[in-house]
Amino acid sequence: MAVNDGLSIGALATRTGLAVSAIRYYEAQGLIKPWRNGGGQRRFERADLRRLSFVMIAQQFGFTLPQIKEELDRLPGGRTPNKADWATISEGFRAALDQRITTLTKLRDNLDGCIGCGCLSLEACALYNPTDQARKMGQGPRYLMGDSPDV
Amino acid sequence: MAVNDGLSIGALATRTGLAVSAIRYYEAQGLIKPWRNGGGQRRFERADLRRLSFVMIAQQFGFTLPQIKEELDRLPGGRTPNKADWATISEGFRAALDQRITTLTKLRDNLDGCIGCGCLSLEACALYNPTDQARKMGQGPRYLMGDSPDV
DNA sequence: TTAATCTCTAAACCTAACTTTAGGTCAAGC
DNA sequence: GCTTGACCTAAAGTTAGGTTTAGAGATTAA
Repeated sequence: MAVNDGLSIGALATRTGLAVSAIRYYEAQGLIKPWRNGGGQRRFERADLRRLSFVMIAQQFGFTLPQIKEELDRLPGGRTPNKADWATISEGFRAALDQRITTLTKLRDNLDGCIGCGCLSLEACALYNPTDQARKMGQGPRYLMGDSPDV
Repeated sequence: MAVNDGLSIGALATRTGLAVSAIRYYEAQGLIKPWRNGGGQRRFERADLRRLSFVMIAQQFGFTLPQIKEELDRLPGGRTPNKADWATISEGFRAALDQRITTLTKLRDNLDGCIGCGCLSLEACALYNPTDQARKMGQGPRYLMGDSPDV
């Protein structure tokens, strides 16, 4: 086997700790683009190890696969991404993380007020409709604790 | 209609902003236990408004329905829960939130170091296997950025 | 060269948290 | 008394992020 034949899917799985099926799934989602050898088997570049690790870290941060793909698509096309490229897209994490921490902290502070009064109730309760991106959009208005219009 | 006939599922949906189907689903999961009227239709107590709002808030905090049920099951059985009862189970939120904020903050601090070096790479990278409960357990070891055993 | 591995595709299956659909019943207003 | 809208159940469908299975072909080590 020549030096630069690339990595098999199994090798990639071993190196990343991902299941082979997961790697195929990521390819189907457009996160990685292996080429095929003469026998039709996938062959990967070493840079794909980094792409996959990026995927795994981003998932821990709560990003969805489409979001992660969007980030990865910003990597340079013609060449192997270098450290500076990775550093650049990592900074996107920073902003997202900051936002989540801020949101949760606000939520906690609100909760502290609520525990004091024990109400968890709309008029007085800041837990109403917190600006949390975690819940998916498009579900319509929600009135918490049933205190609107009356209880 | 007599004064204490209870609320219909539609009324509950309007008050909470939940879909009727969601409320039925929550009943199926044991989160609420309406009684039935003569015609077999569900009738709810006003306290169920609070239960449902609790469910919605807890979900924003990232709790699963079984976890939420566990909390709700700790409410007093024989009487309508009062403010003190709600305050007690709300305190469980506080601990969970604190934990999540701590985890995310750690993650962010690690990321800050990583952005500096641009590596996102295992040996030096604290992003490896952070103690984040968000990812479900039992998926085996994962080696991030493919830097182990070599790249 | 042959057996043991690895890999291939397509399709079905999985969980959580619901929604939608189908077919039928109940309640309320005129 | 009838019509309309709310409600009922059971089962199937939905999304994300995969895993599992089945049957067939490719690679590799001895």
